[in-house]
Amino acid sequence: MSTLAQGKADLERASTAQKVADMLRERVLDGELEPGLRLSEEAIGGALGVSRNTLREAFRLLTRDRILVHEHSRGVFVRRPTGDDVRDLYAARRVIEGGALRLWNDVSEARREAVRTPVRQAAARAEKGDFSKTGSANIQFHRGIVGLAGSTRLSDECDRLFAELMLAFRVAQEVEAFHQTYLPWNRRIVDLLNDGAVEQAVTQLDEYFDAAEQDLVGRLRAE
Amino acid sequence: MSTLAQGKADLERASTAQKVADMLRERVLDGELEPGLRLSEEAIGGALGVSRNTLREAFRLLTRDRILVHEHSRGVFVRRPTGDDVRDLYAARRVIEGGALRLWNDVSEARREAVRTPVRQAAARAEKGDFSKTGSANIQFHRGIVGLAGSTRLSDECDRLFAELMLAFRVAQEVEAFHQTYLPWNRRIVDLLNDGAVEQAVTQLDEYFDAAEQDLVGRLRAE
DNA sequence: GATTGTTGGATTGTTGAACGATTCTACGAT
DNA sequence: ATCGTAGAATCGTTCAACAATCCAACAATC
Repeated sequence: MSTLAQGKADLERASTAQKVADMLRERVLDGELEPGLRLSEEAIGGALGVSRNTLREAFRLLTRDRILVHEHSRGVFVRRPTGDDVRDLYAARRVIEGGALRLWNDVSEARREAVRTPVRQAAARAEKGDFSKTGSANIQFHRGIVGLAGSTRLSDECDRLFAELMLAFRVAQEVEAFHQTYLPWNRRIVDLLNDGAVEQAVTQLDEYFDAAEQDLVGRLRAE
Repeated sequence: MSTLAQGKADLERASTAQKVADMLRERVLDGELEPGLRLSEEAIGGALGVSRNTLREAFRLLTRDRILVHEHSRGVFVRRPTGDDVRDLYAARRVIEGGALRLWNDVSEARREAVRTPVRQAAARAEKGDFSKTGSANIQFHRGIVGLAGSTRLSDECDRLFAELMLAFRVAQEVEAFHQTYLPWNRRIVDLLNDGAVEQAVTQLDEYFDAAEQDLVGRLRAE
């Protein structure tokens, strides 16, 4: 059954524009294509061997995900989040993740596990001095929180918010070190949740957001 | 200053694809183009006098807004929300609007007014027996609630959620009557907020969502 | 010297046509 | 009645072309 669903998903993923978009997204989030960079239709299209029209379709897809920004008659650029963008992002996260976290006692155990697991794994790795995946673990933790809501639309939107934040980290030159700082916070939140202190967990989360936002905005201002 | 910003906004809206998308969006939300309808590239492009490539770009914009759905090699269709879609939508709204409402005491008076005004106006019109704009008033009320968060990204996402719900109403053949039923609820929520009973207002909002979701899902099931 | 035209080159916006790939429809075979 | 197949319709993608727009460099003016 699972193999059938997988096969169907593969079949549906055929579009060239989609594949081009996926590749570009990876390049951007890896940092190969820096925020602010302009993506020339001719250059990229030539390098990837796709026509301008198809490439423009890929650009649209990434614009939807807020990874690229489109300026009329000027082209598309890798998004370069400003301080105001970061404030907007955290305002959204505060509402969404705070609201989702308050559902803790009403959701299935599986969904709660999706919150605990990333923190547990990151903690285990950190004990061994391995901080390589703390970044994605931190994101997985917050994805888990959003997942408590049980809405694919909400989770998808948050993926976009997270991607945008990754770009902000990059501008602030704080990709990995950033998440590392806030691992203890995640641990504390999980502990509070396990103790049934949901409102306290929400408060901790809010403080985390305050600190993270202030830190990030400060570094962006210095740029 | 405001006129300059306005002028800039006008200038930036030049794209043909954007204009086509705006026209189509209006047609869909007005009900001229029914949910489930397939939009032929050739037919629409011919009628509007734009090329297929440009039209496809417009389709992409509307797909981003969840007004259209794209099926590979089959074309684009006006979205036809299912019961599962409606559940997903309300799960998202519960988290977002509930989370935003809890900010009531921390936001500017202007933002609180944006919540009160639509209810006041709708109530005034209802007294005169005028129910013509209760639909948009209801949406304005909920837009105001989301606006409490102060995040344009969150507000934009909710506009997409609302547009999708409008399509669900249309499938359920409940465009205007629907909102009418829930006007008293909005009133009660505003009263509670004015009394400082924020948590009770959130509870009321949750009950509103429960009732609305159940009603809508029930009608969709009957289809 | 700084600001304001002007010009030419580069890039994007849009169109039209073309062809392979996919889906849909209708017809006929079993 | 079910299944398979041929043909029509439509989409996916590419290419080429031209108009519209932007940009950088240079000239003109104060």
